[in-house]
Amino acid sequence: MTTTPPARRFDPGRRDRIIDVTLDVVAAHGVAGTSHRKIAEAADVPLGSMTYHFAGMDELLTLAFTRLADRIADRFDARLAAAGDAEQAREAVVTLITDDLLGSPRDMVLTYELYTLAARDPALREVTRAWMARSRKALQRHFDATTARYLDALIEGLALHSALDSAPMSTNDIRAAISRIISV
Amino acid sequence: MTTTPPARRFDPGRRDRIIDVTLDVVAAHGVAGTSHRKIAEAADVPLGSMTYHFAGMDELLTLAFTRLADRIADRFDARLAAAGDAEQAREAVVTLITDDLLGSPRDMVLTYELYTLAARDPALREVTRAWMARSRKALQRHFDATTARYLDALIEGLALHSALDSAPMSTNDIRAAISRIISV
Amino acid sequence: MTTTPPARRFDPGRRDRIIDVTLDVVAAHGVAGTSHRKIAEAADVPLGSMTYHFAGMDELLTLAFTRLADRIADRFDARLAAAGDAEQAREAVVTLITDDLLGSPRDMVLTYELYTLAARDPALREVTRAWMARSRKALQRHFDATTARYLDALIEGLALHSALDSAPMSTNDIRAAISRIISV
Amino acid sequence: MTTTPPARRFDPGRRDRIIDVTLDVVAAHGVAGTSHRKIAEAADVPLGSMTYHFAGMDELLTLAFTRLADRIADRFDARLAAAGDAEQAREAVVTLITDDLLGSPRDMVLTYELYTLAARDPALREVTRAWMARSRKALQRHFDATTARYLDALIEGLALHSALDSAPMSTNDIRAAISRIISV
DNA sequence: AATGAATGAGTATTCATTCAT
DNA sequence: TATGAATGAATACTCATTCAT
Repeated sequence: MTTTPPARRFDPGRRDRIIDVTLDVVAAHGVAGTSHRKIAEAADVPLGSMTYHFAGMDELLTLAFTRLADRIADRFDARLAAAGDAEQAREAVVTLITDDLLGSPRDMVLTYELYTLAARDPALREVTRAWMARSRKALQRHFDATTARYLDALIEGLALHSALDSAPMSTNDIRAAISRIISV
Repeated sequence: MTTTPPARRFDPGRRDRIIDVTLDVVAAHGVAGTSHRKIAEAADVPLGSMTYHFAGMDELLTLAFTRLADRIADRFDARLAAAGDAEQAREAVVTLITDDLLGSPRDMVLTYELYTLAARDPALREVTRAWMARSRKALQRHFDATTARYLDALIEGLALHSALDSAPMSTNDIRAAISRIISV
Repeated sequence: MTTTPPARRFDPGRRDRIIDVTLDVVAAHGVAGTSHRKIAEAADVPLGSMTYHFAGMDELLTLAFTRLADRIADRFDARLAAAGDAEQAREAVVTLITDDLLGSPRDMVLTYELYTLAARDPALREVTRAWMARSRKALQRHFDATTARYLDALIEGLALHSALDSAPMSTNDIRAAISRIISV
Repeated sequence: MTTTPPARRFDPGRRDRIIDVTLDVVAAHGVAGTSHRKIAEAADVPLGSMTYHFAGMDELLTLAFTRLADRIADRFDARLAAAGDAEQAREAVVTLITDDLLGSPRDMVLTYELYTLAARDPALREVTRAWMARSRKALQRHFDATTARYLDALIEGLALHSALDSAPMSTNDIRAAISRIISV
């Protein structure tokens, strides 16, 4: 029998770590299966620490999904910022779907969890709204506002159908679909 | 002393009713907030009846979401079957998005709940897969297979972005986006 | 190591027992210190049984205090019913205070717990109201309505001051105070 | 990044303020619902300050209720000191009940919370004992010791029954009841 | 001298499932 | 065949108190 190590710990960044770990737990068990207990265990933090740092599960989920949205939007932005012309932009979008979105089942799952919450909770709908606004703004580096909006929707649909259908669409199909939307 | 009213023993269609009511409960509380108790109460059925009729929550959800997908796919199919030519078909798709999908927040919410489950559970991914196959087949009454697939994805994206963004897209925008995808 | 006895028990009257035991726990720890856990343990009942039988602590306390009030009112009633004339009635009241009220510290404590709750919660104020109505009705067997009301208040005050003051009033003092109120 | 406003370090009278605020919290939530956290928040004081200034909740409650009793007794005293003769004293007592006691539901609630604690805790019973001694002493300005004691009990009973019964007694009834007790 | 962060024990309540009837 | 009562595990959350700073 070993004695429990002295529980009191100097642990800066704990709050931050909890937020990150929350996404791991949601990715693994879904929002439906997420609990303070599971998060606390995964973050190696006492259970009481959870409600000390966060008002409740809602606040925690909002913080966590905000972080998810920011991270994905950053990458989205970076890809498009790196594109030099319209054709490179189109390729950036293709890569974005095939590599970034479809390439990370974890983010995919988390994204749908977020959408499900957002469909019900205005606080989380604000997260999706801000995210979509950033996406469109990034697309407007290369496309007009209308096209950006259509394209943003198409990207969403292509990713979703590739994820939940039997087989993902081919890169060529994705490129072709996108070409149809962005060609005047 | 009043006695409890005799629980109804003769209750044909109980199983069916439970399945329907399950969607109501999920719509109201989310999968995360759905429980045997809530469903039993909403269906006016004894709690013990739940595990008597269904192996568990998973089975029940699968049955319920299958029913949801069938119902929405039926409507989708009917709209496109009624279209006489390509232009009518395009309008059918527009109406489908603006009226059927965006017009029913309940179905919207349920759909995303389903997607979230499907992203994790193969049994439910089979439900979304079959649904998408039906959609594409319906679209193929009027469009070639490739276009049907692109269009199906676009429909999804347009509905989702209209639902989770700040404001829904205008009917004209939806029509314009669709036109881009279906025009050769 | 002995194994836990098979938990499932045939236990009719369990609901009743819980209500009774609740008063014991309140008497011992105060409403402030009363919890489902303590009651469950005292009643030898699993914790889950508490919220199975009662909607919440409020319902349980209301049931328990209703029972307390009924029991004390019964005794009150019996004492006065047994009195043959006005003088016997006066003596009955004296005995009631010295023996019944002051003689049972447990009931005294419980009574004040009830008053404290009733001062805040209308549901429990209804309990005190009904109790007081019964007391006055019992007194009206021997005294006019006005006297009954004054006397009822005096009884309360004498009991309370005897309980919370340094020393209880003497029986003679109690008799003398009562005599002043009931003498025309 | 906004920084938390600097907690006020210079805060004379903090201890005093905490004691006063404690009564507010007890009035609002009952002793059962009172916690260091709620008091600290209401007093705008860091939580750690609570156990720094006071040994525990018991000490804090004793201090707070002592203050309550003193305040009510002061008013009681003042009313009777202002009365010039026996008749004015009687009227003072009537006013005391109708205006001071029944006129302040907050004090009423707090008084019963105190009684409930006093019924169990000797430290708080000393508070009620001293309070009652002061009341009787004030009454003895105008009435003999025996009458003062009876009258004190009657006042208590009249206030309590007016508060917890369906309707408060009329001023005339209160005056009549008092007259019976003080008339030789 | 004072406090913000921390924690383990405790709170009410909900739950899926079991099983005697 | 069907169910109401039951229960232990789990849930989110609150709490008084401790203590490094």
